[in-house]
Amino acid sequence: MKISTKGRYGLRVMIDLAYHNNGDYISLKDIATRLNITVKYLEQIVSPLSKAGFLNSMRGNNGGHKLAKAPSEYKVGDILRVMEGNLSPVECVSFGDVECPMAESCETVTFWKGLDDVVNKYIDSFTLQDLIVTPRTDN
Amino acid sequence: MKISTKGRYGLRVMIDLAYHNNGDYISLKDIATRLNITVKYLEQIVSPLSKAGFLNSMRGNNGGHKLAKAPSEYKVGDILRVMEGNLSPVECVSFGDVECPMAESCETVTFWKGLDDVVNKYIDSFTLQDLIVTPRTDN
DNA sequence: ATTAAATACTACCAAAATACTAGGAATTAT
DNA sequence: ATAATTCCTAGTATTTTGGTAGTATTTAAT
Repeated sequence: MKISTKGRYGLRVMIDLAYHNNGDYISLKDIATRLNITVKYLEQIVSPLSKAGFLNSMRGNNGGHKLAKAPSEYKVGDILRVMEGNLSPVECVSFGDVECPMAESCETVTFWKGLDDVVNKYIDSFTLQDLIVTPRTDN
Repeated sequence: MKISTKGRYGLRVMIDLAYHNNGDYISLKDIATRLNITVKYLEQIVSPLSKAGFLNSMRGNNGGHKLAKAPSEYKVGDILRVMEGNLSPVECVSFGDVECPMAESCETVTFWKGLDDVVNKYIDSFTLQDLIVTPRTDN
């Protein structure tokens, strides 16, 4: 039941971009310095966020990334699902996948489905904006 | 955010024992047949449950395992926590561990803590009894 | 006592997932 | 041109997961 480092960093990157959300493109180099990870690793974290349309990205000199929408428009759940793939606690709960052949006689599937629901409901109840209103000491 | 097979099987074993909760000791051999896994692997699943005091176990001929309490006395959360170790979505949330050095300035820790809370609240809202009231086709 | 049936313990192992590292191509402003 | 940047793909070391296996120990039945 762990969130991977990709999920955690993905969220932190989005938070960082929300903090520095003036119209400019923010380079991975800057983010990397602030979050203390390498640019190369950051590239991999940013890639799915960019492909999901969450970021506007610009190559070349003075290029970088910026949020495609206002921080309040991003549900944290959307970000985590992009980074983690599927958050369902067990495979048989995943939507769109084939249903577990034992589902009929399986006592636990309803339970797991409910867990999936509370998790998604919780993470969807926060927006990026909610995470940056807290007073901070640095950055 | 996945529950491991150990967690899933652990829960299924407990459900199986709840179904066959006549005073007798149930052998792993029987459970293994019903759940379609090997006795050897079952041993490893049962071990932490037994050590946690959830089962009364008996060695030797006619030995086996049985629930130590009534099914309604087991919170599903207790079982999952024994099997999965710690269910907190990120390390810095774990109780008893050292706190993350960035906790002060970290916007996400409150969010993760909240996620941990809703997960634990949900899984603690079910007892083993709740999972076996569903009508079943087999066993 | 012997034996058969069971759990208990410990070690090992292979495959998959995770967390990175690395190289180079493409793009863009200056 | 050049420097700075993203984009794309591949590789790799480590950790975690999902088991297998061997042996010792315990117990009931004969």
